[in-house]
Amino acid sequence: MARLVAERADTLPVLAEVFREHGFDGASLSVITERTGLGKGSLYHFFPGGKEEMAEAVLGEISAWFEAEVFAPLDTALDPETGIRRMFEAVDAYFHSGKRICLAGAFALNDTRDRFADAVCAYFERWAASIATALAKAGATTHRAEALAEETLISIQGALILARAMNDPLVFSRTLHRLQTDVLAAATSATP
Amino acid sequence: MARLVAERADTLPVLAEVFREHGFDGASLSVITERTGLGKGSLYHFFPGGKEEMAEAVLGEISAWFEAEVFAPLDTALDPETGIRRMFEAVDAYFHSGKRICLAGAFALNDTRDRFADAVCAYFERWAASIATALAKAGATTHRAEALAEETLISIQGALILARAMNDPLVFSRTLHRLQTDVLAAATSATP
DNA sequence: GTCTATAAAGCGATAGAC
DNA sequence: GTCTATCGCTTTATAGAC
Repeated sequence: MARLVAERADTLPVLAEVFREHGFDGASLSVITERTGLGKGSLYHFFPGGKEEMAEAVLGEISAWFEAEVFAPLDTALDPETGIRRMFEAVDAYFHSGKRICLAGAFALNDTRDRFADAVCAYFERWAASIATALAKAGATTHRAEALAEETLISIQGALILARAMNDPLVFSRTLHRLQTDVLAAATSATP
Repeated sequence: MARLVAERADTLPVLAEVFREHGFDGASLSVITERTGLGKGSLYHFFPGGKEEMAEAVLGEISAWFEAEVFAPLDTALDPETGIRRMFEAVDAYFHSGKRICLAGAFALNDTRDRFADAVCAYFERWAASIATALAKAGATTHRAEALAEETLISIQGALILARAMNDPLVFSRTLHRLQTDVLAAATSATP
């Protein structure tokens, strides 16, 4: 059987999933060694700072993914509508249509936030700013663009919670659909 | 100095806060003994099932509070508008205007949910049903009432996440304000 | 790089004195 | 009821062989 983990970067998706499932405190090194297939020796070789450095690296990886797949397209798409459609597609795929949670959101809810406050805050601020940029480009007022961007992120995060709480991923799917309709309506109706 | 904790029921608000701050896994017995001022002997006397029973009791206490202060008024208020206004007042007070999180929502996000799935699911289902009941009583269609109830809970949960992530409780306050306007509009415009 | 062995501390839980 | 002492286990982290 082929090796699953060959280098540090290969561990990050696995670590991300472990932190998602168990939270920062619940993600013990024994779970991490089991899931990555790496011994503690290798883990501490890759992440001398231990669990905290692992989570930091995971958050960085997530930010980089969203930057490339969501934020940059929103900022640079020739027409905002394309960027917005692409965002909702990427978000649906990323959160596995409601079966996967947002790590930054989960970390935010308890004292784990304090360890990673900068990364968590930057993630949401960047996301909100890129949605607002696209809406403003479509002709919305700054105030309206920022408000709708915030409402969109709130609904995405809330839908992820409710989908898991009620064990019904459809809560997420229909929320995303509604949001896309609303945001696109704001983007097109505001077009000069 | 007066004793803070005299009986089992007195520990529940303290335990709730500890679980909110640290999550279930992060809430160690040493933190719990420190915050309640009770030794392990007393804690295990009150909660023979240990931490799991403590969290179960806390979730029960929270459900009872919402039942009395939010759900029942929504169900029984003579006019739905009164119940809805009362809900938003109670919710704003309960979550300390965005400085406090929802324990059921936080538990839902990782594998802690599996331990308390029934309580977490029942909490949100009951809440959604009572909002939908009030809206239906005001003349909204069942479909519209249920959709708006779900959207309201989603936005409340999402706003709690974003408020903490961006360290800005105003995110929660303005979301609650917007939701109240929307829900009241739906309740009054639908009135026969 | 990767492993095993081990250290030192903390964990949840129990026992028993008072 | 409440405490302290203690059990057995797990935790994070390190050391050192390979």
